Amino acid sequence: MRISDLSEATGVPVATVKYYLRERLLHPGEVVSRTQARYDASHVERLTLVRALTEVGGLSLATARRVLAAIEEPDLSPLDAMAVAQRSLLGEPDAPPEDAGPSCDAAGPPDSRSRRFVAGRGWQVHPGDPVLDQLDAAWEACDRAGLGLDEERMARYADAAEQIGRTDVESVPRTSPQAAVRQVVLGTVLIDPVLVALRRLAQQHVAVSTGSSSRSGMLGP
Amino acid sequence: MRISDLSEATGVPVATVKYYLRERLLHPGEVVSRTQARYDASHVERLTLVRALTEVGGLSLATARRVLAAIEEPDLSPLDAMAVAQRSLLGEPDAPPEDAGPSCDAAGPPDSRSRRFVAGRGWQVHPGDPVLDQLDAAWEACDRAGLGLDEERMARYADAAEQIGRTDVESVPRTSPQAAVRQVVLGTVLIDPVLVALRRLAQQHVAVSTGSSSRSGMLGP
DNA sequence: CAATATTGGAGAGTGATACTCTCCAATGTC
DNA sequence: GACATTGGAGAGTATCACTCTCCAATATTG
Repeated sequence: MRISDLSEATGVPVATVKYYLRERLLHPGEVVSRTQARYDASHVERLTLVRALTEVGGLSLATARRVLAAIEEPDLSPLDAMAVAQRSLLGEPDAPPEDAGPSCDAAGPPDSRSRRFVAGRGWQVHPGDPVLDQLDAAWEACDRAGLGLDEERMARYADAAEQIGRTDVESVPRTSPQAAVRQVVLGTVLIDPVLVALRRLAQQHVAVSTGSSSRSGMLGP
Repeated sequence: MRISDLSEATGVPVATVKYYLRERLLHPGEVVSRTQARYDASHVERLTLVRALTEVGGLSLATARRVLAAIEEPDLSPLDAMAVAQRSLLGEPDAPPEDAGPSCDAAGPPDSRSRRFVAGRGWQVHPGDPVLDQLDAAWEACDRAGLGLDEERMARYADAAEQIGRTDVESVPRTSPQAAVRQVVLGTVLIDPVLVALRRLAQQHVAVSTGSSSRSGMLGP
């Protein structure tokens, strides 16, 4: 398989494939001569994955590279892989510039609303986990925006999240560790957009079926 | 309140405030003289909101502008506002370049897996809604990536999403239409990161408490 | 009232990201 | 043997979100 075939098989322009090769998002093909390298199914798969992570998952190329590296790491338990994936994802959405929070003195606040909330639910998570900081930031942003996101509503969301988390974990294949890691990492990234879409649709359904609309129906598409 | 006070009150640099004014993300202050304009609480609020939408919600400035416009639209029912918000959000995450799908012939596929799935659940959503296309794209990406996202797993996610959607809709204030629209639109954008974080934490909790780890514990933070 | 600071406005510059284009000689293909 | 393709590298492009520089016209302060 030549580079043009690879391009055709995936729908990614040749120039972009070359760029990905340069940026080490795609492993080099087997060099046949100075002007030819052979690509195979592994390249097609990888390329598809890169596009899925960036286009659907919304990751930057740098983040996608980290996530792919986590998948290919050979000696990693699924739990560790999940940690790596979650950490990789946090590298990019925002560089929290410690703006208005009066509690951000030390590098890691030992106690915060999120930590208390999570502990109160009996969830066992690492107290130093950056996801907790992310939750703090998001929760505070909701407060500042005037959304009434109180503990009760949070608890309902957490119930739903727990259900989702259970489904996530249950669907991890127990065949090979490799497959498990793959599922965990990709599931973390690629299922998010699915859940976001489902939430939007559920909102519509609930709003329509309970007659919350004050006057008109949906706007035409 | 001068521009420097506004800057100080929000933590946003003066140059950036000027930029937002130029880009119409912030309404102009009351002009007092040729070199002075007065800003008030509404500017502080708006600026805070812009930062929340972009930093926490991950929106581009263009999308944030559309979302804010939806909030300020006076004659809009909450349902319509939700539609506007959802539509605004779709403008940017990906410009679906109709790559590998063999089913993308007409502009809007009249029937798709997502549409069938949603219909099968009895959810009432507009069949032309772009969120359905988003769901199709995300679902297909999961398939291509080899995640076994079958209908059963989807059904569980949909159950959780319905719970979330119910909570969303229930928490819409019934006081003024303005407040309702605000809650709906901001809730759509700002609660997403909260849910993502909760999902990550729930995954960890479930994984730890069911002992899915094969060897080691969590990596240190 | 004079020295100094700040403002609005506009334009240009910056750095990051993700490509896309151009060239080239070496090779492959018909 | 003519023509197309390839790998490799560099440079160019477009978008985004700022950030910087300038300026003369005010404001503020001593």
